[in-house]
Amino acid sequence: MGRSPCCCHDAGVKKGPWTEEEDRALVEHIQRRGGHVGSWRGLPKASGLNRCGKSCRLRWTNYLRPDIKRGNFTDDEERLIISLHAVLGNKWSTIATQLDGRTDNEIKNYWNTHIRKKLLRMGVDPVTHQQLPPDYHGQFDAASASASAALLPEALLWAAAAATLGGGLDTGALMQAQLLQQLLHAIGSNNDTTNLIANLAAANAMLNSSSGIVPSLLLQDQMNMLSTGVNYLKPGYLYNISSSAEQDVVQQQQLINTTACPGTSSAAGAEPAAALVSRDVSPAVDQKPVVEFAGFLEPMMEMPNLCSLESSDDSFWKDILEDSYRL
DNA sequence: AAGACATACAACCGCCAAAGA
DNA sequence: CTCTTTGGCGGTTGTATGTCT
Repeated sequence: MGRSPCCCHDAGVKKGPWTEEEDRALVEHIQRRGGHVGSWRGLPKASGLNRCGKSCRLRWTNYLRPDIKRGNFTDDEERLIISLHAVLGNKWSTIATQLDGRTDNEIKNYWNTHIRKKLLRMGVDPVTHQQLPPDYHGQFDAASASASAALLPEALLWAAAAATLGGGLDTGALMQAQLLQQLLHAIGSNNDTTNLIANLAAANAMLNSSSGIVPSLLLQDQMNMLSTGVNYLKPGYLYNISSSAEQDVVQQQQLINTTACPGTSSAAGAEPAAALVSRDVSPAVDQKPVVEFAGFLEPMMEMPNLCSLESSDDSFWKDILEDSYRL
């Protein structure tokens, strides 16, 4: 039982950076075969390369493939990566299918070297996409912390819960919040790659079209506080992640500091201001982790799989959508 | 100028699942 | 069914380059 040792372990097989000659040999070999590799394992021998077949495949797919786009990631690409990562996790290959010309390796590297650090600076856990605890002692930038909660889908749920509890239990509103949670849950737990993307698109479209799900439940000043969060699942959301938007966050933070903590130094006011935002969003209850809201909603009602959203014979989701439009 | 440290990215490693014998 | 082979994936490492002191 088991696997045969990979050829990479063979003595004499070259490792390390590829030379131009090796690149040329690999490209010419694949081009001679009309772009079809056949067996990667047999490729090194056939092409005269003293490399492991696995190494050849990686070199081709991550670097030599003609349709690879080089250069810096755009803001749009960055936003897309973050939003896809929020629902897919570290499914880099799946994420890569949504970015033309980008490889999973490139996206993974970009995440680890750029986006991950940026999220940490903003007080967002890059793994869970949830707000880090206020006493987090990592690379946490308190000045951006107040906006981080509003960046997240969970923040929408929390806002919906707060509004619901504040205005009395409303089964319709609760169901909408539950639906929102179900959407996120279904997207996150669905193992089918193709449907995952479809589900994400469906969720985006749904939230984009039905601006009433959460916003209609909130007071205007709460809406202002949550405006960035409302954008989270909309096309073109996550503007706060880009560098220009980070400035907006800082400006917003400064406004909060000056209005909520007059006479307070910016250094001393940073943390309390962050707490103030949370309190404004959830006036009915003290700060509680979002997970408690998730528990409050459960057990969830049985709902059909989101993948059926586009099927013409399934009216369930259409009805839900229409209801949500009316709210 | 030089060493230390940080950053970016290519490449490697080990595991897993699918497919075929 | 079991076993083997293979490709693919995600995590990690190695190295070149840039920046700081």
